[in-house]
Formats: sequence, C-alpha cells, structure tokens
Amino acid sequence: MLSKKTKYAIRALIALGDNFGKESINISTIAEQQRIPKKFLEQILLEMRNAGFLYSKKGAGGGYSLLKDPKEINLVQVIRLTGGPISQLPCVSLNFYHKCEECRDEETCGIRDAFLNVRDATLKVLSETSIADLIEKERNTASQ
Amino acid sequence: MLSKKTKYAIRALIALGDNFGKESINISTIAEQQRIPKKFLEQILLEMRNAGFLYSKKGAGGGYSLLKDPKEINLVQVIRLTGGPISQLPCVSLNFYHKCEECRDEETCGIRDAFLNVRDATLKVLSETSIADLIEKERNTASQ
DNA sequence: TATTTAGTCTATAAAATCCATATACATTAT
DNA sequence: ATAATGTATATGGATTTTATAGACTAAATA
Repeated sequence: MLSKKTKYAIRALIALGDNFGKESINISTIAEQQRIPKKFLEQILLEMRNAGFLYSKKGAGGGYSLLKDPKEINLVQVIRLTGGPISQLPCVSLNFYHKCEECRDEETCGIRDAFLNVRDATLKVLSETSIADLIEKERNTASQ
Repeated sequence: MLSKKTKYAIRALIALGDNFGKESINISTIAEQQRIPKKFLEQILLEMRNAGFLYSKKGAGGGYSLLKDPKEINLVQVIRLTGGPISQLPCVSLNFYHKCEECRDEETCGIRDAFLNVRDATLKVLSETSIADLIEKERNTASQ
C-alpha cells in the first residue's frame, strides 16, 4: 500500500506544480487545500526540499515553490524519496536491495522471479507518469 | 512489500504442489523444509484450508495436501487470501475497495488514475504466474 | 529594532500492523 | 488408551506509520 506520506507528497507536488513558475505557496495553504495535517506536511516538504525538488523561503511572504519542471518529476522519484522501495520484495529492489532472511538461494527462488516481473511492470507505469500528467488529468476531468 | 505471511504461504504451496497427487505432508516437515516458524505456518495453512485450497487430515500420519492442481493456483489468489489487496491504493482495489479518507473526488484524482494502471500491470503478471510455474522454475534453475 | 510571519529541526507520542508464540482443544491411527 | 497431528483463539512484542509539540532561525515590514 502507498503510504499516506507518499500520497501527501504527491498531492503537495500537484499543488506546487499547478503554480510552477508563479509565486510561492506557504505550508498552511497547501495543507488546507490538499487536506494534509500541517505538521506532517512540514516534514514531507522539508525532505523534498533537501532532495532538491523544492525551493523554500522563510519569513513573511515566504513559502515553497517547485524547482523542477513538473514534467520532469515522475512518480518513481517521489515514491523512492518518501516511501522507499517500489518493489514488493527486498531481494528484487534496485535502490533498497537486501536479502530475504529465510532465503536459501536467490537464483533459484521462483517467488523472486515472479516479483522481478511485477517490479518491472510497476516501474514502467510509474516512470511514465509525471506530476504534470497528474495535473493535466485532474484539470481535464474536473472541467467535465 | 509482500508480507512474510504471503511469502510463507507461497512457499508452503510450492512444497505441497511438489507433492501433488502423492501422500500428505505434515506441518513440521513443511516448516523445516521451507524455514517457516511452525506455529505461524499452522495459522497460514488453516486459512488456506478454510478457503478450500488444502485438504487436511488429523491424527497420526495426518498432514496437508493440495486440493487444486498447482497449475490452477495463481499468485493473485494466494496474495488476496493471505495478504489482502493487490492494489497499492484502497480506492483502486477490486476485492478490498474503500475510499481514501482525504479524498475529495475519486473521478478526478490523478493519483488514483496512475495506480489503476499499476494495479492492472501487476494483476497481469501475478495472474499469469501459477504455483506450477514457480515449481518448474525452481526445478530448472536448481539443476544447473 | 520590535513584531509578525513563516520555514527548520529534533524529539516524542499515538496508532496501526506484522510477526511470532502460547495454550487449550479436537480428531484419528495404532 | 495413547501418541501424533491438526484446530482455534488469545496474547505479547517489535516495528512502522502517522501525527503532534516545541524551541529555534530567518525574512519582511511597520
């Protein structure tokens, strides 16, 4: 299951991406707009800032804005940053690899083989979906 | 992440499937063979029995055996039984559907749209992989 | 320069989930 | 009868996830 943290991160990026190139938005506004607990959102935005996705400005009139083009941010990046592995099995993870404890032989494991295929299929979809795609999709369906 | 419970369930089915049509196997044997905590395995086998996958026989010389042909059991069935949803988002789940708490409008949600695609891709891979496939894969690679 | 606004950082609390084990009971073979 | 084995439920502990608190820093502006 996608964690709330990751869901919140994506929603925040949608809000910021919707304003890309314009003025910054403060945490409280994003929190209300996207129904995210404010203090939790602070942490999430900080992480994304430290990862180079966001720019922040303190003080009156401050807030957050997106550094990267929403077209250049895909869901794989967001999930890896806030949620961890894409894979459903540690032994199959590209960025968070570790052995399954009970495992005898990775090469032989049939489960691993199946979930390698799942990982690849998931990765394909998520890497092909950008924040810009989500924004566009929401705009289109909302206007109907 | 795939839960240990589901992993254990699959491994148990591999052990039982390997013996399909032959004599039954008792819990202790499966537990040792597949490195699964025995008491935990008891629970898992019980669930699969109650779901109609396994046949059990009490008493001396008892044990478990597979009721269905390993070719007819795919990973979707096993995961749904022991682990819950395949989907990464509840609002996209076919068998465990429920609304996301923070959600305003499901139709509009871009995240939902993306994870609908992830679900379909995952479902395709998992439904095309049977216990028999895993057994065969393990036999082939083990003999090299 | 005092005040207000707003992000930063770290710690911790609260809740949920997962993993495992314990224990008492039921059934069957011999 | 007795031993072997599955049935069923309860419970404890660990881990992870979600959320909140509070003290601090920086910028704007009156």
